[in-house]
Amino acid sequence: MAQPVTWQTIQNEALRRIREREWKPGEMIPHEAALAEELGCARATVNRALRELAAAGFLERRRKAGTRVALNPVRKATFDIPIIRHDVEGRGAAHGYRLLERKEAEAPAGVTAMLRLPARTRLVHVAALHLADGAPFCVEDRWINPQAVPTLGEADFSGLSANEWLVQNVTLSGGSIAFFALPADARLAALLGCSVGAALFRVERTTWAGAVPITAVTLTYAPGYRMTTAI
Amino acid sequence: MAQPVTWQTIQNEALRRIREREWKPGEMIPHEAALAEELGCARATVNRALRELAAAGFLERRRKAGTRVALNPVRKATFDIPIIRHDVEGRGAAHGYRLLERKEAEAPAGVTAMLRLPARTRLVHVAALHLADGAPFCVEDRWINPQAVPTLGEADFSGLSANEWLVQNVTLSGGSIAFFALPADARLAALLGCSVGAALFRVERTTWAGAVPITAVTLTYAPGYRMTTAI
DNA sequence: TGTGGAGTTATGTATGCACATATTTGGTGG
DNA sequence: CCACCAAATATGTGCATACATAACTCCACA
Repeated sequence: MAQPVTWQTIQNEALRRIREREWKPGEMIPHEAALAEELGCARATVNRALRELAAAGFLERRRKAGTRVALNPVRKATFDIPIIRHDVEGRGAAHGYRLLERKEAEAPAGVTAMLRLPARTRLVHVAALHLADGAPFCVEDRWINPQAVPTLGEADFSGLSANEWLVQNVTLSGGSIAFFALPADARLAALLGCSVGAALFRVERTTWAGAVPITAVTLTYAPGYRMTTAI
Repeated sequence: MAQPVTWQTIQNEALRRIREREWKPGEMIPHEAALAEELGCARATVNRALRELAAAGFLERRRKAGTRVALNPVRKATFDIPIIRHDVEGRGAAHGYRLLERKEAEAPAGVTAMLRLPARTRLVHVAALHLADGAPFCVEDRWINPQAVPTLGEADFSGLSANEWLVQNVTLSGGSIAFFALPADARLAALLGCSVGAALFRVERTTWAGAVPITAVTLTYAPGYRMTTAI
C-alpha cells in the first residue's frame, strides 16, 4: 500500500541531501541503480529526477564517470520575456502605444553585424513608444529582416506593436539577449521624459529562425524600471 | 534498419511544424498516441518531447483537454549567475578583489523587508570591490543572515569573496533577482572610478534555503558592463 | 431548465527491460 | 614507460504496459 514513489519525491530527497551536506560538493553520489534500490523505485524514476537536477546545475553527470554534486552550483535564473503590453498590464497600468517611425532603410553597421548580414543591407526600421497609464514606459527600436518575414508588408504597426505582431507571426528558434545601463541621449530623454544623462535600463536582443536573422531590437526603459524574476 | 526515433527527432519535427505553421498558434495538435503512431515511436517518447516543449513555452498542455500551440509563446531566457571571479576571467581579465568592510550591524529597513526579517535585525554586512585587470569591475554590497550560516565566523572574506564563499558553503534553494539601472552616487562613483550620475547596471538578489533567508546582495557594475545570454 | 455525478479521454508517471553510448580502467605489446 | 586496445560500467534512451489524475461531456434526475 506504500504510495508510489514519484520522481519529485526522489528529487526532493536528493536536494535535501545536497542542502544538508549529506552529499558534499564535488563528491560522487551513488549510481542510479543503487539509489533506485535504496529508495524503492525504478531506475528510470531516479534518472528523471537526477537528470533535471543536472539541468538545473545542482549535479554534474557523465557517462561511466557517474554523478557528482556540482562544486560551484551555477545558479541559473530563467525569466520570461513578456510582450511589453503584458508587462505593463501586469504592473496594473493601462498600456498605450505610439508608432514613431516605420520605414525601410540601410541598417547601421552595428545592426547588420549583430544579424550577420552584409553591411548596408536594407531592413525595415520600426520605432515606437510604449506608455503605462499615459507615462512613457519604454522605447522600442527595431530592425526587421523583410526577407525572413514575407508578410511584413501587411503589418503597419500603427495599432499593434511590432513587439506583439512578431511574437504572433514568427516562430523564433533562438537568439541572444543583453542587459546593460546607458545614459539617456537627447532623443531618449525627450521620449521618456527624463533628463539627458539619466540612467536607463536597456535590453538588446537579436532573434533568429534557424540560421535566418529575423530582428534586432533595443528596448530602453524609463528610469525606475526593474526587471525581476524568481530563481 | 531504420535508426531508432529519438525524442529529439520528435521535438525537432514538432518545432518544424510549429515554425512552418503546419500547427497554427492556438490550435490543438494530435494527441500523443496519434503522434506516436504517425512518427513510429512509443508514446513515452512523444511525451518527453512535448513535455519539454511545453516547459519551454512553445506548447500548452492540459490533461484531457490536450495540447495546443501556445498563442503567445512566452520567450524564456535562462542565464547563469556566475561567480564574479569567473565572470571576470571569462572576459579574459585577471580578477582582483578588495574587501572594504565586514561588520555586524542593524540592517537597513529595505534589507530586512526583502529578507522578511523583523526590522532592525542584526546582520553581517560585507562590502567589497571586484577588479578586472586592476580596473574597478563591480561593487558587491551584501547582508548575510548569521543565523542561517553558522560557519560564517570562520570566513573573513579578506582573500575569498563572500560571493564565492557563500556559493561553496551554502546550498540555496531559491530567491529572487532584479536588474535595473541607477545613477552613481558619490560612493559608487569613487569606487568604480566614474563620475557621479553615471549610468550603472545593478543586480539585486535575495537567496533562501527553504524558508530561511540567507543573504541579500546588490552587485553594481562599472559603466560598460553587459550581461548577456543566449535564448 | 438546470445541476450534479458518472463516464470518457488525454496527459502524467512508474516499471522492467533492452540496448546505445561515452569513459574509465586495466591490460598488452612495442 | 608509453601508446593503444579491449573490457567494464554508469548514464542515456526507447518501448510496452499499467495505472493515476485532471477535466471535459453528457446524461439522468430533480
